Amino acid sequence: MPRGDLLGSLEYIVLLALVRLGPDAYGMTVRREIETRVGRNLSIGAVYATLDRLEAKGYVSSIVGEPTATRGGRAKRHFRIEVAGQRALKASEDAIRSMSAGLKRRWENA
Amino acid sequence: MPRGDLLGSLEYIVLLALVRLGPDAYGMTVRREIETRVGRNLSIGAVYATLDRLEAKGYVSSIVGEPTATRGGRAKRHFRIEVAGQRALKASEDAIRSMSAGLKRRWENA
DNA sequence: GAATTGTTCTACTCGGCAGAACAAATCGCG
DNA sequence: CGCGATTTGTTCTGCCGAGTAGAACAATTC
Repeated sequence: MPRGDLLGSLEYIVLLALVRLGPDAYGMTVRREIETRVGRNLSIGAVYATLDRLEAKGYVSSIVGEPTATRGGRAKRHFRIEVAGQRALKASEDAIRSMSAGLKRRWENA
Repeated sequence: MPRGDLLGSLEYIVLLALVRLGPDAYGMTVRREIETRVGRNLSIGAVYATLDRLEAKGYVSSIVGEPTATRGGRAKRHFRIEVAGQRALKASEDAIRSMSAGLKRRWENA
């Protein structure tokens, strides 16, 4: 087990997507959200793998909903960020913030 | 080769440490900087592994300097962030920013 | 049965981690 | 004043978890 335990980069992005999507968060929408926002096209397998890992850590939870009455509208597995996940998210944010604090100066002229 | 190619989480932190340390950046100082700033104790192996990977990608470069006349002051391997590395850093920053833009609201009450 | 929306499975590579081993310099004691 | 002890620094070994792509599978409506 790692010591500091920060989030992986995809884990981080996925958690943010969950916050952003709220109740509409499930595999496909998470993927779409990231692709359109970040401009990064990732495989659906990567998304679910990450989601599963986050769930195993207790950072997110999932429940399967009811099928919808639209063509192909099968039951979705909805994901929600848990308290532990929010803590992890903040921890990673803080780590980044503390490393980049007061760097603008050195940063611009290069 | 991955499509979007964002940085790993440690890669990100290490690059920031390089910017922060400037000419004083080498294995031991990078480690110390991260440990004190982020409060995460990581092994020296992890640091060098990351640094080597970043160098292989052309994101950083390294040169070995002269030994110093202090006890145990053997030659250091200095690391410097390259232009490609700065681009990668900005790209990751942007990815995070675009995902977290306008999230404060939803964020606080949970 | 065809098309559509969504999830799971398979197989692989790369990133992250710890700690020991190794290397090169100075210090200190006889 | 020489050679082992100490200090600073890097490389090596081995492992496990994260990330990736794409095919397979499932369930629903047209």
